[in-house]
Amino acid sequence: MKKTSLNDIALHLGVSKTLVSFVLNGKGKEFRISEEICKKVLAVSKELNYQPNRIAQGLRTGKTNTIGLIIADIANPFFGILGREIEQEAAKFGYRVIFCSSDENPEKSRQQIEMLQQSQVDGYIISPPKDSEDQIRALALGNVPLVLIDRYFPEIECNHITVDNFDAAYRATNHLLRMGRKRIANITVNLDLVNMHQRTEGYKQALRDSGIRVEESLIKVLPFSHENKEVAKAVKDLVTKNSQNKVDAILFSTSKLGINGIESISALGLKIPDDIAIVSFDNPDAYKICVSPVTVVNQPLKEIGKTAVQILLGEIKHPDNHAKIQKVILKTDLIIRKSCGS
Amino acid sequence: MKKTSLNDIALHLGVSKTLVSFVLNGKGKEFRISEEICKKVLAVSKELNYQPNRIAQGLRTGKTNTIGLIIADIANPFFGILGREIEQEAAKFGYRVIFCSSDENPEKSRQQIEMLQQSQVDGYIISPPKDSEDQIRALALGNVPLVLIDRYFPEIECNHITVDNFDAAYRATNHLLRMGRKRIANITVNLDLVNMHQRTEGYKQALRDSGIRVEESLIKVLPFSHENKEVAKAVKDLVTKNSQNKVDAILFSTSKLGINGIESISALGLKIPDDIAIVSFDNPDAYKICVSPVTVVNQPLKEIGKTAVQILLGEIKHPDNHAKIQKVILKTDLIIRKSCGS
DNA sequence: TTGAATTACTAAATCGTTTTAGCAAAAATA
DNA sequence: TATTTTTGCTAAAACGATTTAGTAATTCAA
Repeated sequence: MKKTSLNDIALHLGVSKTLVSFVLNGKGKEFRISEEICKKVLAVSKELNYQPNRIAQGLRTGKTNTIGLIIADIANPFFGILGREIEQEAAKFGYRVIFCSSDENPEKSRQQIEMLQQSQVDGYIISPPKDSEDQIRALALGNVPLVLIDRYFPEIECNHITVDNFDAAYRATNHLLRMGRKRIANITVNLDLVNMHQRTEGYKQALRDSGIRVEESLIKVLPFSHENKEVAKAVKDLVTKNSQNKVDAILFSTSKLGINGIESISALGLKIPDDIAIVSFDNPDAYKICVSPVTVVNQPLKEIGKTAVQILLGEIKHPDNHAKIQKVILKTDLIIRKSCGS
Repeated sequence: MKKTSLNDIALHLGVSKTLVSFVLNGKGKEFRISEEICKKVLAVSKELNYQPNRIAQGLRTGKTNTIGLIIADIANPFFGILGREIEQEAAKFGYRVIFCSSDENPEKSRQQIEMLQQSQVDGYIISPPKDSEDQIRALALGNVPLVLIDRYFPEIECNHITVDNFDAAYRATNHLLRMGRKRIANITVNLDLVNMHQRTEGYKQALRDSGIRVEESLIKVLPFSHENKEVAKAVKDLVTKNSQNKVDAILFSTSKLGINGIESISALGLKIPDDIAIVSFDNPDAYKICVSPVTVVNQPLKEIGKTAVQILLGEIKHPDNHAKIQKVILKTDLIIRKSCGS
């Protein structure tokens, strides 16, 4: 029950495996293999159910037709949708994807990059965790194509696809202001990542442009591995009546924060949008069916994934493009629902 | 800038690559390589940043340390969480995972299985779509380990991990009955899959055991690729006042159905649980923050994933176990929230 | 009719490992 | 001292493909 190899077909027909290889790679014409033999090879290869050994091919050609993907957590629908799109677009061109969840942990991502290197992947799509600059720099200097998604490191010259986070947060905050909110908080994570940083900067700028002073105490920065409790604590500080930080609106920088936040707000017996208005980044199902459906900054996840694969494959196929770095910044859209009042 | 190979290290030290291979595989003792040389090899391998070429290893040893995963859709949090667990457990033992989303499409899954075969994966974890019996049977007869998850085909002898869907649906339905509901509907998909079939059977049995006649018109079976509209239509038929199918509770067999269902119910201006009670399979975030948090059948996703990997790796390491088929059926738990009244 | 060109193929090297078989020198034994 | 055993290592085959360089047989041109 061993798998059939090129050689098996060759022996079966009394020809060389060179010939078989030529024919099966569609190079029969090019190498002047007779029609007759071509047909026989094809027939026998079908008869013996020949499946090329991609590992052997990979060793010989140096191309594995595999790309390595590192994201924070495939269980998070944000990355799930992104991963799905990447898998799908890659499959279109005959590429497989090895998925890795880094949990925003640079040590894990280091190990994963090493593993992917050893696996001889043809390219990387990475959403790099904080403190992984060195790994990314090293990769970017190598000669294997690399595309960063969702975030990047400003000081590293490297392809990346992101959204205009500043603009998105600016518009989201502005929306809250237009809806009459005066005191707006921002709950966020990990300010060391550019994307999060830009969100908070956009929020601040919107306030300033409306002549509102930015109060640092209204910006709650939670550790990445935040528990429900921590969000609850932050929310509590921002919404309780006699807190001096009492606000009338919150901008959540991620949906994980937002979902936990809504839970906390409900638990405190407060109503959205009457007691507090909210806007959140990302657009999970949860926001469509909760008490008041949430106004969100929707990211073009499919486009991010698709573009990342296209740029990556472009570079894989034309390594000479390697010098041309592509920095793509996509637009988000603000989906207005009921969580900011009307 | 070429990668360093075993041979590079060998040349660098003036020894054979055989020796280098022995040392780096920790077989220095076994093959009586002198301490001194061992140290040098290790040092040079570190100095040249040697990374083993897993492709070459794979070709030589026939083991790629890679497992192939086929699920319906990685963007669906149900499979996202499952996939995450599988990735994590596999990584613990040095295995990589190639992810494939089949969209419940047997033609896609066929292609994906073929791709994974060519990639020489060491084992498969598959959530097989309907009409993929032949593919699965063929795989099961081969000598590459295989574990099915979430569903299986009763007529195919093969490892599988599922939950007790019959029991889960039975208990969920019973809960609705205990909460005083008299007329209970079931909205489901794809009855051809055992898991879905068992859910509906559990639902029916619970009704019968309570002396309630099963009405086929209250069981709505939607196509897999159901749109929001179709769910809306089913819901509408079940909840509108003068419909002869008017019910006071619905059991949703998947969370995708449930989420769409809740949206439809809200759109009709009805209140959960006052106008209609609901229970759903699966436990997405959405159910925690919606108008009335939803009572759910929670599946032990982490355990399913972990067990699947353990059984698979067990078989990979001890191919003699191949004959011993493992059928694991895990328990679900019913998480009671507010959607059934109190 | 000879030399060149074309046709239809094949041998062998190669990719980077692992692993079997074996070899020379030193040490131990008789 | 001669033989055996042990020590410390290496050569070479193998995995399954691709690809370069070539070759024998035929056809063509002059």
